[in-house]
Amino acid sequence: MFSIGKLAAASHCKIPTIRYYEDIGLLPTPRRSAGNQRIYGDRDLLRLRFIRHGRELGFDLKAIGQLLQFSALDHTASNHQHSHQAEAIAKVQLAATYSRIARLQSLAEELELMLVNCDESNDHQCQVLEVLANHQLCQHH
Amino acid sequence: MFSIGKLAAASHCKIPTIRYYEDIGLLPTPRRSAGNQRIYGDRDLLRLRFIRHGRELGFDLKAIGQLLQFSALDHTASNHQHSHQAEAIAKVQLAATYSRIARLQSLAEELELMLVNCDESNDHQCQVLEVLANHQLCQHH
DNA sequence: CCTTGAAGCTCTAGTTACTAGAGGTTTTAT
DNA sequence: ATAAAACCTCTAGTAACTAGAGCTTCAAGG
Repeated sequence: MFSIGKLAAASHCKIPTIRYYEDIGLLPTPRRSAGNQRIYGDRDLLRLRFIRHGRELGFDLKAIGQLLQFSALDHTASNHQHSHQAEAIAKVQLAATYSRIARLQSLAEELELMLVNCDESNDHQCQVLEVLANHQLCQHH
Repeated sequence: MFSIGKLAAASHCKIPTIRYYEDIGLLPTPRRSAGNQRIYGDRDLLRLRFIRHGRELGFDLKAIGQLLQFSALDHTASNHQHSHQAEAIAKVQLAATYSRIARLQSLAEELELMLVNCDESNDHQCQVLEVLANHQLCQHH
């Protein structure tokens, strides 16, 4: 039995975020006390931890909703087909993660180049600004 | 002399985005034709290219606004102090980029681990779901 | 010149995943 | 009983766009 504050503490998720997840249907609507306060169970905590963990791993809420449908937390028996679908979602996420890494690495190299040139050209116009102002000086594309 | 559509094509920036940048003050308010259509000059194109380039490099709009103030595009003479400030902004951005890369790499490893286990445990409960449901199985923190 | 379609206009609101605050009620601890 | 903490709903904001409605202007072709 948890109040929303207790659930928040146990799951490292903020109270308004928990309400948001309920609003968008990611968490089920909980029972209420006589004073209209939400009452959560252990299953809610497990489900919320699943969600937060998925967010930490970069899955968007839609994907997490799908994964939840495949999991035992959504009253659906997990079977072989669902396992493959969850795996597919994770693979998409992994590919997207690598793509982001590559992009960021390219950007880091560009920024490094910009800053190295800054150090070497103390007596000249700022290279950071030069490079931003002139796309030809940029090597990433 | 550019119409907004011409400016958009020349800068690879969408028309509504150009209007958005004007709304938030990142681009100056342009002259208008007798028919109330925006008329842009070469300087506007240079400025917009600067902005887009900064966005590509991951600078947020606030930082870009600051960089623009230091640049010749904002009618301010660039001087030594401004060069240092631009460099400082770029350094912050670089550090943030490396931090994001590290984070994404850690996440990628976790996803890889999840998926490897999936392949090896075809006859068992899906590891993707297992790991998401049980935080203890997760090695990143 | 006229017509039509393309391009432009402002305004409102949506996207994603939260987050903040106002103004109120309930619970808890002293 | 009282005061503070915790809870409630609702509205709106954050960042950086993006979409669409309903209108006007422009340009090209007949």
